Amino acid sequence: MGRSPPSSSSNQIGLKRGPWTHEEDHKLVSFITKHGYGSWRSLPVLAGLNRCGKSCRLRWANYLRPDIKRGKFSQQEQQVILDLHSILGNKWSVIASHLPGRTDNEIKNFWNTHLKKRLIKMGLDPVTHMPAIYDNTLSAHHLPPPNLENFLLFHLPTLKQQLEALQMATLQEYLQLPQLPPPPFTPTFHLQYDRNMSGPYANLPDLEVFGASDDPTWTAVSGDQNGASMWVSSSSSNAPSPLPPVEANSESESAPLTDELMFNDYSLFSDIDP
DNA sequence: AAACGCCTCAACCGCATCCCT
DNA sequence: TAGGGATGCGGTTGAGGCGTT
Repeated sequence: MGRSPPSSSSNQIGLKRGPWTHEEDHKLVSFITKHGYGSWRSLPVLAGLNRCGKSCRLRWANYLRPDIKRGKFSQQEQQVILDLHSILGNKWSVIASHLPGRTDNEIKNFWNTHLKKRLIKMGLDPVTHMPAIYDNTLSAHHLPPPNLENFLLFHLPTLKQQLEALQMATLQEYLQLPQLPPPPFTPTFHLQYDRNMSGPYANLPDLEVFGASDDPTWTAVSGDQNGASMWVSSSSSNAPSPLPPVEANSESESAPLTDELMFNDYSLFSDIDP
């Protein structure tokens, strides 16, 4: 796999490009294991590799690093990517920092080949994560949504606006309270359905933000005038608990109308996956 | 079995940012 | 503060895999 070495005169003369061989991999791993990596520029010469430092860094970072987790992305990892992408956009390195063992390149590829297509199939704009088939004015010609999926498509813009307002409020609160550590990453919001609602559309504007948790890595940090609070991770590491204390949906079960509904819980749409 | 087309993902490019002098 | 080199990041490419006809 990979690409062939293009015949470019802009490349450093004589340096090999294209797919790495086992021998090259072995040289790179051996060298870094013994000496670490200080200067990528000088590393290839010291390691006996006929590659540029940039190529060595990429090979190490995206493939050879021992802590790289390979294999399929779990449902939880996919949810984290979707959540963070809805807030951060294409900040792959930031997203990768919240998925231990995953590289930015891997996440970017997974997004482009799977998640982006899934959003489009769901009728969501992969850039804004907003419904692409409804306008935001909810004008009169729109019929009531016939099911939960369509409800979510219908109401996501409003929900997202409310959550973004809460997000800003929280960040401002952090700025005003220097005794609190800064949030290790942009807060992710979870919503909870009213368990007593009688039908899929009853009390929908009253979706409430989560209340209490036993998980110490997540903290309710703020409330709005309606008493709603939200979770942010209180972990100071770069690998925070990826989800607030909500039972993640298992990969096997599709979860229509669960009591606990995560914002942008795209797993609800697993039935329309390719 | 062969041909074709689509999909995946490792690796590249170019620009942005960081860091040192 | 400016300049230049090193490193990081996001977008793009294209060989090889795989499914379909």
